[in-house]
Amino acid sequence: MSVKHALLALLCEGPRYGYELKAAFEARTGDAWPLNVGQVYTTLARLERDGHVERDSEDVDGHVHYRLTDAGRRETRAWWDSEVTREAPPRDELAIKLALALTVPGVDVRDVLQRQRTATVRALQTHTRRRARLTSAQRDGTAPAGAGTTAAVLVLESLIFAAEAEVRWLDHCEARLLRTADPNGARP
Amino acid sequence: MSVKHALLALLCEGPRYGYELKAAFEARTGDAWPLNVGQVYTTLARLERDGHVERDSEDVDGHVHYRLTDAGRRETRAWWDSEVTREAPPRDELAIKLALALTVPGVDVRDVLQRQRTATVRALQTHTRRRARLTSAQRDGTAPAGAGTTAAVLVLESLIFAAEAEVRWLDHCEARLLRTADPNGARP
DNA sequence: CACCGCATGTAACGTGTTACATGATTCA
DNA sequence: TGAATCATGTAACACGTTACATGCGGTG
Repeated sequence: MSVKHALLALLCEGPRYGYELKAAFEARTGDAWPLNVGQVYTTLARLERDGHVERDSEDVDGHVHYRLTDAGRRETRAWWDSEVTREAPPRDELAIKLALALTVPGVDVRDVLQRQRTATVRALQTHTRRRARLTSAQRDGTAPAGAGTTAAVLVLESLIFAAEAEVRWLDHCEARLLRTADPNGARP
Repeated sequence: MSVKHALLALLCEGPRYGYELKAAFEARTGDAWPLNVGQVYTTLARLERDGHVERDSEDVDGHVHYRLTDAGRRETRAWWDSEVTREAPPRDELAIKLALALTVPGVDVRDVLQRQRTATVRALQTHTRRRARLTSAQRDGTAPAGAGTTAAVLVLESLIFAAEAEVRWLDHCEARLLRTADPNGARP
C-alpha cells in the first residue's frame, strides 16, 4: 500500500507522468527504497482501474500525465487522517528467524546473532554515511535545500534509529541467552 | 519469505500437519503475528511444488503430515547461514508517509506526527502489557518455561525496541520541524 | 553508426490476504 | 440438536519484483 498512497500523494502537487513519479519518490526518500519503474506503471493502471486517477492530456513530448480524481483526493485525505498501525506491524523476518533459531535443534544461535549484528552494524554505517553525504551536499548547495532533501534526511534517520534499536536488541538477546544457558549466572 | 522459511524451520523438529504448524508458529512469536491457516496450506503446497517438503504418511487421525526433503534441509541451512539484509530494508510506510507529508501542500505535518505518536505509544503499551503477562505466566508455571516462551518474549521485546525507536524518531522529526519552520531558531 | 538513457508499457511469477466450501469432532 | 472448533483445502485478489519489448532522442 505504500507505493499506491505515495503516488496519490505525489499527484496532489499536480499531474505527472511515470518517470517523474519515480524520480520524485526517490528524491523524497533519499534513494533508500529505489522504486522500479515498472511498478509505477502497474500501480498507475490499478489506480486508474479503481477510479483514483485518470489520464490527463499528453504534453508536447507525448508524456502520459496522470491526475487525481475526486475519489483519489478523498483516498489521499483518508490516508493523512489515519495512523500507520503498529499494533500488528508487518512480520519481521529477523525476529521470526531468531525466535525459531532458539527452539529448533541443530542451530547455533550465537553464530546467527553475531553474524546478524555485523550485518546490521554495516547497514547502520551505510545509512549514516549516506546521511552525511546528503547534509554536506545540502550545506554546499550541491543539493537543493528544499523540503525534499529535508525529507530524505529524515527517512535516512528513521533507518538509523531502527538499525540502532536492532543492534541493541541483538545485544539484549545475546545477554539473555548467556543468562539462561549459563546455569551459574543467577545463583553462584 | 518469512512464512516459507519459518515452516521449513519448524519442520526440522519433525513432521507436522497444517494446524500444528500454525500453532507452533504463533507460540514462538507470541501471537505477535497471527498466521492465517489458509496461508499455511498454500505455502506448504508451494514448498511441495519446489521439492522442499513432501507428504508424510497420515496418522491415525488422518492428519496430513509434511516432512522436509534433503533439498528442504539445504534450503533451511542456507537460511540460517545468511543474514537478514538491512541495507535495503522493506519499505516503511510511516517513513514514506512523513517524507511526503513534508513536501506535499495542504498537509498538516504536525497533526500527522502527533496522531502517529499517540498510535505508536499505544502499540508500545500493548506490547509491554503482553510481555508482562507472558513473563508472569512463565513465573507462575501457567506457561511452559521452555524455549518457546523465551522466544515469544524476545519477539515482543523486538517490537518494544522498535516502537521506542519510532517514538524517538517522531520526536526528532517534530524538533527538526520546529527548527526549520521557526526562522528565528538558528539566528536570533 | 552504435550505444545509452528516457519513456511507456506488458507478462510472468512470488508472496500474502481474505473469503468461502467442506467435513469431522466436541460440547452445551 | 445446534454451535463452536479443528482440519484441509480452493479461488480470487492485491501487491511487489523482474525481465523483456519497443520506440525515441542525443552523443561518442
